[in-house]
Amino acid sequence: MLQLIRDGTAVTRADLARRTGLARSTVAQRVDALLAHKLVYEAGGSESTGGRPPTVLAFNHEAGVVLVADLGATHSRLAIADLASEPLAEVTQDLDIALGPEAVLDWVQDQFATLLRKIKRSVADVRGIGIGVPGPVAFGTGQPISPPIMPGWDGFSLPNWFATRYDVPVLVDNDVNLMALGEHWTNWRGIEHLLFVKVGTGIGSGIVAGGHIHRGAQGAAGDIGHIRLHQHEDVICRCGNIGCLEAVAGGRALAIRLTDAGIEASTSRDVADLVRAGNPTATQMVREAGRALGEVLAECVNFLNPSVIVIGGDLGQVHEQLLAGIREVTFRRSLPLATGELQTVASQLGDRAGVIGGAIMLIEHILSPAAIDAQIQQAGAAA
Amino acid sequence: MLQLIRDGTAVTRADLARRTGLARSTVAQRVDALLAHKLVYEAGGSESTGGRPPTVLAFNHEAGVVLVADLGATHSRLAIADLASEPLAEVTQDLDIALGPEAVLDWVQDQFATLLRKIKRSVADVRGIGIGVPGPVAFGTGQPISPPIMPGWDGFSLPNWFATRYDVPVLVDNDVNLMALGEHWTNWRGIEHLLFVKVGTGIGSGIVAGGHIHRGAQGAAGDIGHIRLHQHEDVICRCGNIGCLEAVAGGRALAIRLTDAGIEASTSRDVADLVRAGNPTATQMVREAGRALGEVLAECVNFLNPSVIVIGGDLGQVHEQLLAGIREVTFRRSLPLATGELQTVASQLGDRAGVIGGAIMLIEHILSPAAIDAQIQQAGAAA
DNA sequence: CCGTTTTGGTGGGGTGTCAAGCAAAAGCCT
DNA sequence: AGGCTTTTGCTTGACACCCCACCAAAACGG
Repeated sequence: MLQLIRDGTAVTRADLARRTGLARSTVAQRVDALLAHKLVYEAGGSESTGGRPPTVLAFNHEAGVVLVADLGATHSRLAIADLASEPLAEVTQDLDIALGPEAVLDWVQDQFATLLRKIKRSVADVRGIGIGVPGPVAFGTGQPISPPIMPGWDGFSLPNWFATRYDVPVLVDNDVNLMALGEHWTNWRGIEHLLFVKVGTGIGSGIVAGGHIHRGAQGAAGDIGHIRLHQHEDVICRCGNIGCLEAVAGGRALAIRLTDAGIEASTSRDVADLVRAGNPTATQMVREAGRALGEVLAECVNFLNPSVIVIGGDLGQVHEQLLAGIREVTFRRSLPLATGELQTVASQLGDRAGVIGGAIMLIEHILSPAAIDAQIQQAGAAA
Repeated sequence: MLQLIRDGTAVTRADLARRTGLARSTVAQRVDALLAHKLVYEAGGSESTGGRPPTVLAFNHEAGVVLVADLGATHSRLAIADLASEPLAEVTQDLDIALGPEAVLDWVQDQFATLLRKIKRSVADVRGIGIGVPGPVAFGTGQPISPPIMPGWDGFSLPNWFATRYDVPVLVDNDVNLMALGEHWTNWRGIEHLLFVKVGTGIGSGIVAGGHIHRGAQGAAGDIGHIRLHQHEDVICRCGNIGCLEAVAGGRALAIRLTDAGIEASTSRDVADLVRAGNPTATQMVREAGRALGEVLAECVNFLNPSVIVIGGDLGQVHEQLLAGIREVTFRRSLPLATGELQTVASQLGDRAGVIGGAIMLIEHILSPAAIDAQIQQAGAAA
């Protein structure tokens, strides 16, 4: 209940009373409960303003840790984060998700244990597990649904798999949704509507509408990679259609075209590296990809009317070129009203957006007012 | 609080206790408060199931009325509805919204008074006013924002205008949003994500995401009329761009093309009439418009992943032809996952969707738990 | 006609919140 | 330095709300 106040911007007991409108005595009682649960601690007094100096309360971000895995198509990143979503330990590795759930999750579980030892925390400190996967997910049950690039994962229940190893909540979501959540929570908290676009090997987007992730009916929302572009009827996409955005502006497509032009590149990161190194062909190509992306985003802006567009993913890291192309086309093709207040920016979390978003998803779940109430109830009943 | 239970599916005091999990005594107390406020009434007993027969409670939809105006570009519809959003009296008239707010609202106010007399209700029975306008609206303040087809309305505060005449809440929204709300609440209550598409003179859409209307940052969400189509580079839209959906598949565009072909038609309703009369050229044209619309909707489906698409507006009334074209293209261009459970249907409320949606918007506002609490508090304080 | 069942209504007990008052810890003034 | 003021933290009694238990009423069934 008072949890959010403590997370964010306040404060001391008296401040809490003023902000919430509750009586000071009530606040004191609630704070005591949180102190007893070690969710907050007293961080010493601060300077007085003429009277008794207040006791500053601080959220105890060391009260537990969350395990997060951002599983990509060919590359994965694991992290342990504290309750402030600050990564305490990380590991990344090339890993083909097509190996199937058992093989991948065995490795994940192994690495989690290693990371826990590294930061000298025990399994008892783990408060939850968050997994991001590169495909649609039924969020309620934590099962991937018909993911095109994850053979063997369809309908596999990740919470069930982890249930035998940890007794904590397990949340699974699409990786782009997690990135969107991470950026939104970290840098755009007050913004209601945000669109996060990941430009990596493929292209996908995560939608924040009304302050919450919009997942759609089948968890397939945000799939903009296969929207058809104009004047690209010659490009055939792996989905079978022609002129798809992903087949024109995706990292894989760019790498192939660079290779055709005699420049070695096989992944989206290679393309990004070439741009960073100043390769003119790659730079030109990324800028052109930005224009293609801009055409699609213009439609999304008209449709969704967000306040902010955040560009991330491997190619989002080379933001100058991509953003220039996007802004150029978006402003030309969208309605003035929708673009008037629109900001188009690069991801600030970079390649850690996924794991940070995963941590946030879990922390928000664990520290929701309802969950806190349940914890306190439970402890009270036990005593 | 128990309000929704009464609105929807329950019932009797004992049922309420079972459904809410509250004690029977608590339920009785709350019901008494609602009875005192005449928001519910006892509708006599029903048959017993072996014991004392229960007293059936019913929502008193005659406890007040709401005034609703669905202002179109050239045509307006006013209605008075009871608290079940059932229209009690209606009037429609051709009215150019470009006459400006004072002229239009004077007429609206005049008609409201006439309708009230007609159903023998007084101003004291009015619980709220809902207005739908054909353009973006800042919902919080009830002001149209830069509406392209409403000269003189930009920033005009409708709540302020009505405040001198009625002392009730005044809510203003985009007309398509109201239609979407009406269809959602009436026929698709349990559905979380719905897309309503109005095909009339122009083309617009209303988004229901997570059960609520998504208005976007500037109230401009759902504007799909100016998304660019493929292979229509020859068409110039009034917005200045080329190949806009509205310029290809909108009612005005079809009317112009029919006229060019020697068939008299000036409005979208003329086109719909021709189709209903079996005119082959018009039928063919509407079906082709459906295909164009399908191209755009395929992208929207991929992006938003709704469960239902509802087609309304003047041309939505001739649904067979339009739907056939839409379904044909949507299923071809969207991802299988997103279309697997997707239903595409015609509006069931027809041209009354706007006023019914407006009534629902108001009723939901007036009968929200918070509002009910406030009413009871207020009455308690007065006594 | 009496027990059973289901419902509606009433009173006692418990929990949580509010309001008021008191103690503590500073700053400020003389 | 000492008293006053201010601000904060904490305790106590009162009130409101909700639950539990009991009782009355109204039907059905044997």
